[in-house]
Amino acid sequence: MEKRTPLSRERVLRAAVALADDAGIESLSMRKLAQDLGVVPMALYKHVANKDELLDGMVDVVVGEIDPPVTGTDWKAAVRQRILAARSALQRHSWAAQVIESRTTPTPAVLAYLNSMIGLFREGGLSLDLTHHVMHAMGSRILGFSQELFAAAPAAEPPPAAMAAQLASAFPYVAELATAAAHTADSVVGGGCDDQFEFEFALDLLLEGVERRHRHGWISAQ
Amino acid sequence: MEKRTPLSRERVLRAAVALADDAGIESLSMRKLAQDLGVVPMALYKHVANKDELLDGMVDVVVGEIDPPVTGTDWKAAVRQRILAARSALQRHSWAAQVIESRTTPTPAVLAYLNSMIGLFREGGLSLDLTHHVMHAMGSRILGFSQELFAAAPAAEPPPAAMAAQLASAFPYVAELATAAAHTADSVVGGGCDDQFEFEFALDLLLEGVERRHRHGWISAQ
DNA sequence: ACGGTAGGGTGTACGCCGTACACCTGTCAA
DNA sequence: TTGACAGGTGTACGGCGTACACCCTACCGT
Repeated sequence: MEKRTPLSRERVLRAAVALADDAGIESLSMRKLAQDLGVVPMALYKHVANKDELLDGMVDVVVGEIDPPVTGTDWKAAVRQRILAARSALQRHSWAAQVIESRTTPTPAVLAYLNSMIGLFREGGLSLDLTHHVMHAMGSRILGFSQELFAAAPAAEPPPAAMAAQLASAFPYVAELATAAAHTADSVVGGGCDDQFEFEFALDLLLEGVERRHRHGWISAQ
Repeated sequence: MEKRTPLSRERVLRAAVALADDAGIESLSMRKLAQDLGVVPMALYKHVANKDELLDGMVDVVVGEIDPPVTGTDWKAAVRQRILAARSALQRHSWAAQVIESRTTPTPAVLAYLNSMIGLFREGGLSLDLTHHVMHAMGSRILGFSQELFAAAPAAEPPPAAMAAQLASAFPYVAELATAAAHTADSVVGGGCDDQFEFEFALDLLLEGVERRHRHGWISAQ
């Protein structure tokens, strides 16, 4: 009987991330996690206070994977690049966006990230006022994800033809848009949109508006 | 012993909405709901298939409260107004945004809403292409809520002064922004931002960008 | 008048969850 | 040697969603 390497907060968090990565966040429970670590459930509580703190720790792991900001460019390019870096970190952990949304208080690691993001705007010369509202306007996009309406199951199979026709006549605009999107996608069947394109489209829309306001010396009417 | 009015899907949904409204979504359970209705938990399952379907139904109730679109204005004003109508419906039910985010498939009522929103853009003359990307870009803002990063507990009391100073030096930009926001708010203590202002700021940023692209005949490079 | 059927409320039970609390055991400092 | 303490264990509690068998009542065609 070999002796296991002892638990540690570090090991617990990494195991939790791994479990969520390949079994999905919905099947991450203290009991399953303990089992993965070859340990009894209550052992975890010597390293994390409770499940909420575990989730906070997992977010910190993901945020820690975000590449640092680039230097030597204008603020807009720097912000754009950092946000895309965050996005790519989040995409390595499909559960992350959902978990981040569920947290109510930022951890220090997240605060540090936000701090550096605010810094990019401020050092780019944006007013405190404008920076403030921009941070709100970007919302979760700052962390690299957009809250799509109905993220839709990954492989939402199309409804049977009969019902599809009925839906199309009830919601003609939706149908028009959906079929157009399906045609331009790589495969006609995988009625998919190009997530990356949509994300950058929205991001650029926002950054462009911010830049215009900045150039025009925008001041909130508050 | 008087006889109760019998259950119905309608009555179940309304009771669920009422319960979530004043006890919070986290304390909405099939058991509590049944208790409110003076009935045994399993009775509910004769009217809703399971808890997910219950939540879908609750979303439909909220969506049903959104005022219809105004007519006789340009698309931008119509969209703006409808979105603000959605926002005011959502605000009457503080749990709604969170629940909507958690759904994976739109209900017919939501599809109808999205359909009419797409219609506003299309009838305003926007191309199918642009409309598509715009719908993505607006994301959940179309339904009247923005996913703020860390919605923060309603009354997040400030940290003790000692720690506040430490935080401020570790995250100077966050601190600068937070104190400025606290000062301009109605009350200095309630470190609040004007949610409505932030929402409209972001909404206008987006709509303005959309209008510019529309006027310039923007076509996706896809 | 009567048996059958079906809709809707009931009771019990299962397997999951997070975690409180008492306990044990090995390590190391004094 | 002792004793404190960090860390793993076992048991148990109260919650959850919901499967399944049951029963009661109202209504139907005969």
